[in-house]
Amino acid sequence: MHEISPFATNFILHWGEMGTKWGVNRTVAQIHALLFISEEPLNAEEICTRLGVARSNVSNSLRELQNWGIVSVVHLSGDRRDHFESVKDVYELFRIIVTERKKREIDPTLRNLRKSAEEAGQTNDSNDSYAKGQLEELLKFFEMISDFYNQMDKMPTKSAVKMIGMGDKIAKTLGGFGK
Amino acid sequence: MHEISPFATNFILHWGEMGTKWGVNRTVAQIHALLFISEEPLNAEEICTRLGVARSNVSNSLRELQNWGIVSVVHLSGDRRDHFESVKDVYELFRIIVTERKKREIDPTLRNLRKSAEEAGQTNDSNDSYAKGQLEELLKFFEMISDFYNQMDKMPTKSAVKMIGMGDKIAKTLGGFGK
DNA sequence: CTTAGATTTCTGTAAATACAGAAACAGGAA
DNA sequence: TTCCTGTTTCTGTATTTACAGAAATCTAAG
Repeated sequence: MHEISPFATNFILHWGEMGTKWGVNRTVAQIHALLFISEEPLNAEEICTRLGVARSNVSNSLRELQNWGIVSVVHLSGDRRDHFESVKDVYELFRIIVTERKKREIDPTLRNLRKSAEEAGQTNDSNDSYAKGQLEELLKFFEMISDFYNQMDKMPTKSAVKMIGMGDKIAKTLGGFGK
Repeated sequence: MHEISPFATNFILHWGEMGTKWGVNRTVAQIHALLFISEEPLNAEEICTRLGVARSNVSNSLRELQNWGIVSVVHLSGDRRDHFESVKDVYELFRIIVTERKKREIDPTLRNLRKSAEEAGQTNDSNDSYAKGQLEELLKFFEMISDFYNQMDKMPTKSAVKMIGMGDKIAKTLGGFGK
């Protein structure tokens, strides 16, 4: 096992900072960064010493990463300890994260808006009509986004990448029709 | 001015909760929700009483919403007070939020990865090669995402919507080529 | 069954964030 | 100028979140 080189340290610290903006805590993001750039799986103790955080913190953070589905346990022959490794393919990683974020950040609102829409359908208080209209628009939008995510998820990675990479071409084609 | 109906209250509270998951604080999200479903612009005092939060909190939250670019000040004739209104079109709202989030959540990492890539290019320590490769992959990916966002931003809203709505069709077309 | 290694859960503290209320600061009208 | 109305900034407190270290639990080997 070798020391962490400066550029790796820089990356780990930066990823940790950004993690907080992405809704995961610093340690969780740092551990993920470390595993992502590490060729071999690491055990918890190694992660502790390399990042200088408490054992318990590492344990909890690893669990969270496993819940996200981007880190998994592996066992090395002749070693009782759990070792951890990250999903290494960037696209796969992205796909998992997007799906998970949809689950946490979109789906609850979708459910809530659907419920609201139902309830709003019952009463017919005219001075709420504007609010109702807005919520309907929002609901339609969230349905659309949700469908889009689901499509992306079904696509083979390569296609999804192609689609994203071809954003400009598609835009041009569609642009002809758009207002 | 009328009372807030139950479904509106429900929406405002829910939006506030979700806000925390989206990286904005509860009050900020609640105010935005209120303005979004309100037909007329509201002044700060009204927002206070409707949401039951402190005046200062409203003031700061409104500033944040203005920084995001999704709320703006308007003046009503014969009233000295500032009134606030939200962007009302859902798609426009989405576009602004996405652009802003890119600025905060993607661009810093893009810059950092570029810098790292440069520095990593200098040294040629062979036992870092794996880490370097991973960072290169990550950089390529972030560049791609960034380009995609930029394309979306240049597209007229209708085209962007169409593209998202047509996710499945495009997927099918591309699917033929994908692995 | 016991022991050593490994992991998780518990408990208290520190740090960050959100927030209310008060004070300070406009800027128009008289 | 001096009020008055409206807005922002400041200050302290409460809440939440992150985290270390200790205790408890688990597991496999002997």
